[in-house]
Amino acid sequence: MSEEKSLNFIEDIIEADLAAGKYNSIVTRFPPEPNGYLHMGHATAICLNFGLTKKYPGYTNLRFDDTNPVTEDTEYVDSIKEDIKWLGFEWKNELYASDYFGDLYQYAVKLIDKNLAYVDDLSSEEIATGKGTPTEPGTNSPFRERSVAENLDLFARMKAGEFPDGSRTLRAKIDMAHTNMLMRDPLLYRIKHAHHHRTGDEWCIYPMYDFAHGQSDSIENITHSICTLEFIPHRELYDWLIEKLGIYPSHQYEFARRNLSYTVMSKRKLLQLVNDKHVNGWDDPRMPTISGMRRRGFTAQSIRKFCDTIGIAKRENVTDFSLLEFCLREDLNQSALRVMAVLDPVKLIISNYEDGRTEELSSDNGPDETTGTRMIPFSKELWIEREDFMEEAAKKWFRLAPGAMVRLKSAYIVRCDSFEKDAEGNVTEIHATYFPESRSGADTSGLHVKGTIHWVSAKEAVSAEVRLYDRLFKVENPSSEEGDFKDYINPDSLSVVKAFVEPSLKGARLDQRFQFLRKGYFCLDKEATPGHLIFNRTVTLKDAWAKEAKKN
RNA sequence: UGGGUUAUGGUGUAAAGGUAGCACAACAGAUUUUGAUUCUGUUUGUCUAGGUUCGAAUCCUAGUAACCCAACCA
Repeated sequence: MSEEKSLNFIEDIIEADLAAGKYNSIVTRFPPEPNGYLHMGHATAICLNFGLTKKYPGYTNLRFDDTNPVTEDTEYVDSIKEDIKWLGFEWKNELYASDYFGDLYQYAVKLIDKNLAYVDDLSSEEIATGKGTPTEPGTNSPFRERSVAENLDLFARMKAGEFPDGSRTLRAKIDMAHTNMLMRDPLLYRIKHAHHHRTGDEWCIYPMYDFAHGQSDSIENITHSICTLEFIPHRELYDWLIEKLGIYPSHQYEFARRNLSYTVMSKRKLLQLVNDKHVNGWDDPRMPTISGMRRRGFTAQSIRKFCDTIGIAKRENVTDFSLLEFCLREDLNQSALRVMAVLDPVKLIISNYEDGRTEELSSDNGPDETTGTRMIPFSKELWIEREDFMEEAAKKWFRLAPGAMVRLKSAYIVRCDSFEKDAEGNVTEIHATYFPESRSGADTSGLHVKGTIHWVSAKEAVSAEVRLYDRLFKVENPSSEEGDFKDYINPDSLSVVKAFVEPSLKGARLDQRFQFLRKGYFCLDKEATPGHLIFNRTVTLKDAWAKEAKKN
């Protein structure tokens, strides 16, 4: 029973902290900014933070980092909560950095009192110039030595709304020559006369990330504050502020963000794809957003498994999309109902089958006996997949060709006798004879065939729109290519076909997952209506024949 | 060219001085009424150069490469 899995470096730290008695239980948080939809990158952070407190005593908060009123909205708050729940996690407290605006203001006053912060009248450009460069020290602002009293007065008036946007800021007084650019008197507060999605017009000064995140962690007694690598330089400031403020010492730890091949994973880029209409919204099934993947048919289980499998570390990485697909197929293989659907239909006519006769045949719903069986109609005229027929059989071809025999899944063995073509050379119909004594489950024919193909009875077939998705980008890492990442969009990432599906699919529900036999895993799309079935292809099946065919 | 972070098969991740392991991918075979699943096997790796040690992915020295930092974004 003891599944031995080695610990990641954060678990190492936590176990050491727990063993040393530093904490009896831990508190983590997932801190999204509500300015966009969650994507696979967030899924890693969610699985990590919530997973840690499933494994160790403690809990995880959901905290919205809503300190920038101009980009944030409650629409995003709602979608984020929905996505986390769907992934299967529960937060202890739903909190907002904006809940702490009052505390944060008092912290700022405290810093001013200790002569560790000052009001600066410099413009944005002047401050940037004064910062220096990574190789040259910055210069002190002429306002750096204002008296505590003056700073207190000015900061109060900033809060009172006496000054326009951008006219003044509050800065920490640290060291303009520090080798860490972030320690060169970082901005703590800026003036923004903007409406906030929760505090409305109560505030016109808003704290910067660095004066909100660590303080919020501290207020919530977060023990392990986990973020991505690019925040490493912030840690020094994070610690400095906590120390000077004398508040609860949360600690920041950083891991490498996860990248996935053939897609992009930044809110900025995803927003561009949406705005430029390369996709149809944030939940387009081609998007690496949680909502897009959910609509595509991914299961929460498969995403959790994937995050668990790739683990966490501190090095640059691009994980193969095929690993995600593996986790997906592994889950779907167990849960998906087997059904038959023909995506590129061509007619198969069984010459020796009685006109007008319909037979109900039993077919398995799943990979084992537990999922039961259902009845499907069989008749003289069937739809079969165009690619299952070749005018001249290739090497190792197990499917239909003149003179060749195949089994029709759950039905009879047939032999192809002839076929017809139209003026353009397209095969229009295929004629075959069937062997009555070869019926599935009661086969006394003694015949053996290597191929089994799927089919749908033409008379009972239901037509459906099927959306076939492929990878969104043509290259593994669009962000690291020359030029604009959008130049590498795969123009064939979506193709829509008109298919014939077996009648049982008329009752398909949104929460069901199907395996269209030999074609892949599919799910009903939310745009489907009772009269118009729409299916999304979640992922194809592995296809050994496609590889074989490529070789020849 | 200042500071910081990271280097293990094609990819992701283990090995806390003691047999370089696991998964994906790839390849080969067996089973199969899904060319799926399942099962078996194979190929491929410690950034480089020195050093310490009986023994180094791990410790030391010197290099090299990649990424991050100069937003009133987070």
